[in-house]
Amino acid sequence: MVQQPRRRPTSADVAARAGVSRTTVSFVINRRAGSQIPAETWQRVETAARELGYHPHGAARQLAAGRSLTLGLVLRQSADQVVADALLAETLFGLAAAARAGGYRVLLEPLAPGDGTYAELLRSQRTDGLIVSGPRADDDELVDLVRDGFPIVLQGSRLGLDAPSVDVDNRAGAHGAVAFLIGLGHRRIGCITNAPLAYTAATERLAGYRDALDEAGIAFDAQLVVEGSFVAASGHAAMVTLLGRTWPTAVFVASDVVAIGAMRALREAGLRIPRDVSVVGFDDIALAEHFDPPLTTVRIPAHSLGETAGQLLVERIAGRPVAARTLLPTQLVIRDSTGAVAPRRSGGP
Amino acid sequence: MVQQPRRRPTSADVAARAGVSRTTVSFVINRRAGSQIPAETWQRVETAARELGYHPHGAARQLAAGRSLTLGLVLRQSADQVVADALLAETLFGLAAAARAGGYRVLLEPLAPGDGTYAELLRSQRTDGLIVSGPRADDDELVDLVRDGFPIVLQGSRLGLDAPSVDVDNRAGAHGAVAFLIGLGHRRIGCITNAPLAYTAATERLAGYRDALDEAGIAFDAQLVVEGSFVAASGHAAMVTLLGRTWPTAVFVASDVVAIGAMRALREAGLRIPRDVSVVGFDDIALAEHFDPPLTTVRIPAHSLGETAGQLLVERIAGRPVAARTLLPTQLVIRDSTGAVAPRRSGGP
DNA sequence: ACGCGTTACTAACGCGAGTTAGTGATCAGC
DNA sequence: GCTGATCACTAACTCGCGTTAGTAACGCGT
Repeated sequence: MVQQPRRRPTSADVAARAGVSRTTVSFVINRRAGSQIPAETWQRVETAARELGYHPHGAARQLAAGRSLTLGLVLRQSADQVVADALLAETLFGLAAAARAGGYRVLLEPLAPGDGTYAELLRSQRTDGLIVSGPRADDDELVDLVRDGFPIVLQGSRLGLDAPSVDVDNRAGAHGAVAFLIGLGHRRIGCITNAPLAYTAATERLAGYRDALDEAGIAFDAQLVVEGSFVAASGHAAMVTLLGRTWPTAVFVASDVVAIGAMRALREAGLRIPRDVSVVGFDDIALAEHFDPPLTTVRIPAHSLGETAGQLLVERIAGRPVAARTLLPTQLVIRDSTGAVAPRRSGGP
Repeated sequence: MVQQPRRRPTSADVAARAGVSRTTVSFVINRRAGSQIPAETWQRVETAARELGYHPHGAARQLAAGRSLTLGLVLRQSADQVVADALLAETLFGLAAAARAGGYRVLLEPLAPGDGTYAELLRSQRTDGLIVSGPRADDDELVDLVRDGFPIVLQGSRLGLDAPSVDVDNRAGAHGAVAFLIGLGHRRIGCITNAPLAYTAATERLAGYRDALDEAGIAFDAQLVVEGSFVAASGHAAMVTLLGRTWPTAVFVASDVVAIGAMRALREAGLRIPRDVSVVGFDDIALAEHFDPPLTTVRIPAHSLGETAGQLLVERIAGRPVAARTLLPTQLVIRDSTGAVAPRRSGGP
C-alpha cells in the first residue's frame, strides 16, 4: 500500500468528512454568530476537524479576512540603549499581554536608526498596526506612514505627529524626586541626565529638575548639569566631571544604570552616600534596591507602559478613537541613598 | 468628479500600467533568476510599481509560496525570570540579526508555563520554525511538534528531544570560575545556584563547581551549597543561610543578579570583599563591572547565543543538516571581587 | 518556403480560507 | 391546499500572488 504523502488537511477535507460544505465548516471554526447550525451538525464538524488534526492556514485567513492579527513592535534604540535598558523585557511582556488579550500576536523589528526600513511591515499588510518605540524626529518613514493613515502608536516622545503616544510622566517624576531632595534640605543639587538631550526623555527629566528648583526659588546653575548617556560608564564620567567643577550635596541621576556608575565615582572620590552626597535615580530597575546603598529612585510602570501601548493600538486598529497622549504616573521609592543635608563643609575641589 | 475609494494597488494594476502580464510583474518583483526579460521591460515594470506605490501583499505571498518567512520565538520563562534576565534583550537582538540575514522576521510569543499554547504558530503556518527558549521537560506540546517534524531549535537545556539545541557551556564556565578561586588558594568555596536545580542551567553550573573541586582533590560539602532563584533577593537569603552554617573564604554565585544580593548580605555581616570573602558571579551583565567591588564573573556571549539559534533554525528550515548540540564558550572576566585567600581566621558562626 | 530554435512573453490554475447570494425543505397560519 | 416565513444549509465568487505550461513572433540557415 502506497503511503500517501501527508498533506495538511484543509477545510475542504473537514467538510468532506463531516458531510457538509466548506461554508459550514468556516462558520463552525469561527463560531460565527447568527448562523443557524444545529448542535448535531456543529458536533460533526468539530469532531471531523479534531480527527483530521485540522488547523486553519494562517496566511489564507489573513488573505481572505484582510487582517493579519499581528502588531509590529519597532525598536529604534541603538545597541547601547538596548543593553542598558533593563526594563525593555518587562515592557515587551506588557505589550504581549495586551496583544494576546485583543487576539493579536507581536512581530518584533529591532531597527537601530539607519539600519533598515520598517514601512514594509505595514504596507505589505504583514502587520495591522505598529508600535514605534523611541522614535526620532528625523524619521521620514514614520511621517509618511502616519500621513497615510496607518494605525501607529508612539512609545516615547510625541514628535508633533498625528499619532497617539504613550509615555511615562518623566517630567513629573523628576520633579518629585528633586522636590524630595529639596525637602531634605539640599540646595546644591546636581543633575546627570540619562541620555543626550536630543532624546525627549532626557529633556523632560531635566525640565522636571528645573521645575522643582524654580518652585523652591533655587537658581538654576548650568555647572551642576552634566549629560549621561545610557550606560553606567557614562555616569561615572559625568560624576567625575561634576566633582571637578563643584561639590553638590545631592545629585539627581535620571537613570539607575547611569546612577550606579555615578555612585562608583563618588566612592572613588572618598565621598560617602548619603552622608556626604545624596543620590536619587530614575527607573527603579530590579537591582536598584540592591545597590550599595539601596538606591532611592523613581519607579516606572514598565509593564503597563507596554500594555497601554498595546491596548491603544488595538483600539486604533478597531477604528475607535484614542487619547492623543497618555502619560503614566511614576512613583518615588525612598531607600537609603538619600538623607538630610550634611552640616556645611568646605565646598569646591 | 467622484473620489475613487483608494484601494491598495495589486500586481494586476502594475501589470496593466506597465502593459505586461501579472506573471512578468511577479518575475520582476522577485528578481527571478533565469527569466528572459529585457532591460527595457524590466524598467517599465519597476517604474509602474513605484508610481503606483505597489507593495506585494504579505499574506498572499505566504499563501502562494507556502512560506511565512517568519521565525517564532517562544519564551517559556516566568515573569520573575524575565525581569531578572538582564541579557534577554541582547539575545533577542542576536536572533533578530540572524533572522534578518536569512530574510526572516521574528514573531514573539512570551508564554509562561501553563499560560497558553504555541503549537498553533507552527500548525497554522504562521511561522516556518520555532525557537523555544527555556523549555521544560514536561512540555508535551513541544514533544508533539518535534515528533511531527517541525523545524525547532531549543535554546537552553537539551531534554533528550530530537531537536537541535544551543546553549552556553555552563559547566565549563563554572568549572573555570571555581578553578580560578582554587588557584588563589581557596579551599572552602561556597556555591549559590542561579536557580532551583530543576533548571538545567543550574545543575550544569553546579556540576562545573564540583568538577573543579574534584580536580583539586577538595571534598564536596553539601553544606556549602545553597539554592538561589533568579532574583537578587534570593541571593541575599541564600548568603544569609550559608553564613549561618559556615564561613567560606570564597563563594561562586552562578548569576550576577543573585550575586549582588549575596554581596549585600556579606556587607551586612561585616565581611569585606575580597579581603574576607571572594565572590565570583556568572553572566557578566552590563552592571557587573560597576558593582562594589567590580565583580569577577563569567561572561556569556548573549548576542551570539541568539544569533546562533537563529542561524540554526534558518538552516533547519532550509532542510540542511544541523549540529544536534551547540555549546558556546564563556570567558572568565577578572575584576576586583576576588583575591588570594586571607590568613586563616577562626571560622564558623 | 520551410524547419527549428530562441526570445519574450501570457493564460490559467492553485494556494486555503471568508463571505454573499441563493435554494430546497419544512412548517405555521388561515 | 396554498402562501410565506423560517431553517439549514451550499454554490460560487473573492482575496493577491506564484508558477507551470504553452504560444506568438522573430531570426537564421538551407
